Amino acid sequence: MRLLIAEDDKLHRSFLEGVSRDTLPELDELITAADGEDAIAAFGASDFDSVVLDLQMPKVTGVEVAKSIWARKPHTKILFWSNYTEEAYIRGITKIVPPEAVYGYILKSAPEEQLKLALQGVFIAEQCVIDREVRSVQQRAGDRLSGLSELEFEALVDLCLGLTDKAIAARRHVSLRGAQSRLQHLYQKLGLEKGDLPAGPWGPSFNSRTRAISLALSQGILNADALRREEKNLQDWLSSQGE
Amino acid sequence: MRLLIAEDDKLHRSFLEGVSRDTLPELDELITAADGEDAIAAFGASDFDSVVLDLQMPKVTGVEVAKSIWARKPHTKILFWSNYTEEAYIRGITKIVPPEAVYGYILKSAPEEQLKLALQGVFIAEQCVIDREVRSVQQRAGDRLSGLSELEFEALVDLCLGLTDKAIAARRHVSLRGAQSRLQHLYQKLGLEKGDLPAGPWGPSFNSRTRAISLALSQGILNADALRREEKNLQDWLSSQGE
DNA sequence: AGCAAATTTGCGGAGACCCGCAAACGTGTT
DNA sequence: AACACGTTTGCGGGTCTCCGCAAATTTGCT
Repeated sequence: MRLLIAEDDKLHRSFLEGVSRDTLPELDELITAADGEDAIAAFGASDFDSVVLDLQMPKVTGVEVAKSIWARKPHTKILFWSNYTEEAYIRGITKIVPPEAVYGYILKSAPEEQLKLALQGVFIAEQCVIDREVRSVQQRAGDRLSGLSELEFEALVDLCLGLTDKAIAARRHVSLRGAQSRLQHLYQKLGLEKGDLPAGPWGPSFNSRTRAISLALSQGILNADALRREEKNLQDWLSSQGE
Repeated sequence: MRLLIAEDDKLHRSFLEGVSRDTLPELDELITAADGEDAIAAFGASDFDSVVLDLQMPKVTGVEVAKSIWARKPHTKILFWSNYTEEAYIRGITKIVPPEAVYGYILKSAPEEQLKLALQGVFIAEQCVIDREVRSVQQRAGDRLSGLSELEFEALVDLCLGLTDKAIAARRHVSLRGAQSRLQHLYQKLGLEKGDLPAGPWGPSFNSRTRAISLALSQGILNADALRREEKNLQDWLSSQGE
């Protein structure tokens, strides 16, 4: 068994390394990487069947690392080890996990015992181990009523990137009104009712467009990291339009 | 010497505790807290002259803890120990540090040696120890040209909370046009030039209002935590208006 | 005091946005 | 086929936003 660990925080990395050595008797080799780029490079340089990924890393996100890994070897077992249950990450993961892959998702705040169980569960027993909290977010995202549909999520991303209605329409290949329609549905789902706030004598308190961003951020549906990532996609699209 | 350590991450907390014991020979007592609330409670319950604070903590931010501490005992020595150099935090700190206080700011990514020096520097030698990276952000924020003025920063906060121009005007006691003017200056400072992006044939790509938020987030001027905090202030103000 | 820079304000118009109403679709279910 | 549900689209009007121009005001510094 050959294990790759990618984690930027020094302490967490060495802690994880120690626990892995104690918990996985069949361990033949263990390599660590301090950021996403290194992780991808290391994975290409050697032959791993198991990987532990922190999600929040400099340069390249854990999600992107996973995508690159699974694209090359879909049967690689991956355990995600992260601080938060950001919906953006969870969405990203469930979208890229291949059907045959074994993976797990555990929080750093979990007790050491749970980490050990997850390591053994995913890498030895080959079962999917998903933290309870993460699971609940995952379900909520999949639920049509409380969660956002994929289309609405796209709209949210574009909105947060600062695009205009027209630009959203162009990017997603719908009419102007279509884009606006998606936005309206989004507003509703986020809990942005028109008469929600008792507008004072100085008019309505909230601008729907910006308030939506605020709500999405505070609800953890998006975060600054996810935005930076999407910004890249946007730039790619923009330059492809310029041709 | 009596030291209080506030840090939510288990590993970092025990690591910091160990280093402190090794580095500070005059240490009489050491108490740890796992979140902001606990930290404030602990500080009230005993008598500390030195505090180490993580900035990103559940419930109550390190900045708020510092505010509460300095409000009671302005001569308390505080060392901030954080992951990032978020401008929002740095702004918050420089705004609340009393003239007589000794404090330091060091990053978690710094080598252990630097942490030791910072501990000794702040708590024993009573000098201000500010990490080089942090210092540069601090200066940029204070600079009138590249940084945002206090007024523009306020506007940014209101903008990110989702307020309308009218609401911003009311909240900040200026005319509607005044609020808009602040926003325009803000747009400029953030690098949002009108012809910046070669608007495609489908019109201007960016909505200034939302694009400004996007830029502020990706530049780390604001973060989700800061927003959640400001949201509280906003709610207070809103309810005070209702009366 | 005196000057320069920053900030605020009014006016006004072009454009963007929000959204109710109503009519097509598409997909999957019964 | 008939039906429900989600999504898309056009239209139209009311509102909000953006911003150039110009003048009044405040602030900071010498």
